[in-house]
Amino acid sequence: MERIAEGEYAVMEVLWDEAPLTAADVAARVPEDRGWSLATVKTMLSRLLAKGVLSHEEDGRRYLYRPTIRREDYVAEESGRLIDRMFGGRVPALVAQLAARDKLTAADIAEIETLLKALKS
Amino acid sequence: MERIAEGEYAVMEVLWDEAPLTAADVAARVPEDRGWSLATVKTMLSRLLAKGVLSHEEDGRRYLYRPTIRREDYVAEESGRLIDRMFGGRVPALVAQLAARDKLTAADIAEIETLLKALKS
DNA sequence: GAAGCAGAATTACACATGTAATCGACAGGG
DNA sequence: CCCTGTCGATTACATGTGTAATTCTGCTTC
Repeated sequence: MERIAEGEYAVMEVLWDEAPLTAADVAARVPEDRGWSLATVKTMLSRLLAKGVLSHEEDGRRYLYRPTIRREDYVAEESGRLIDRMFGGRVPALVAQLAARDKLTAADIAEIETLLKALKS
Repeated sequence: MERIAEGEYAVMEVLWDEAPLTAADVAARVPEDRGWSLATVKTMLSRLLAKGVLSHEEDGRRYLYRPTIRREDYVAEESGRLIDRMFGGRVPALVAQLAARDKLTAADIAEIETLLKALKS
């Protein structure tokens, strides 16, 4: 699967959330703080099309864009990449890292424990 | 903290493992499968110096390079970034993801549970 | 002392990415 | 029917990254 750049990812998020959408709709939904012009969003859309992670269908003289890949799949791939690179593929090492950095609240811990317990059954 | 590119990260790994080292030493220790020439490694070293994540001291007419940032710190930052971007900052969501993808072996689960139990004491 | 070698510094060049502006076609309002 | 606004397509341009080659400079060896 093609790599999706950071900025492009913001566009994908919009379309994973709601699709299909026109370029203008996507632009309207991209987080404000990006400060992107419509032109910029259109560039992103073209590049994502070129990467094959979006498809478009015609709607009059506009296009409606929609993702061709599932968010979970992409997220899984990216997480896997990071875990491989930074933790030698060892998930427990990642969790230990987070723990050492106080990134885990008591609620997080409880939630994860419940989750793991369910896995074992 | 400056962002470190994928390739540059490979150089950092070498120096986190053992420092200080000369450019030639780093080149010798970079994973074979990168297939990098010494020149490429030197470019990486300059860029990392420019980013401030390496420092060098003179040793005769060579340099000895060493990291100025700790591996744990960088890894923590990168993991945080990914968790924020892809899981809305929610660690349990990441774990659920991994679980759903069968990325957790029984041993992993046991290890994580032990880890979490220790945290609560 | 000249020539070559070993290091760093400088330069190169293609592709990715962020961030648009411009161009050409067409549809709808006056 | 023509003008203008709206689309997608094409082009632009700076910076980052992968991957070096070339140059400069000083030590070593004849």
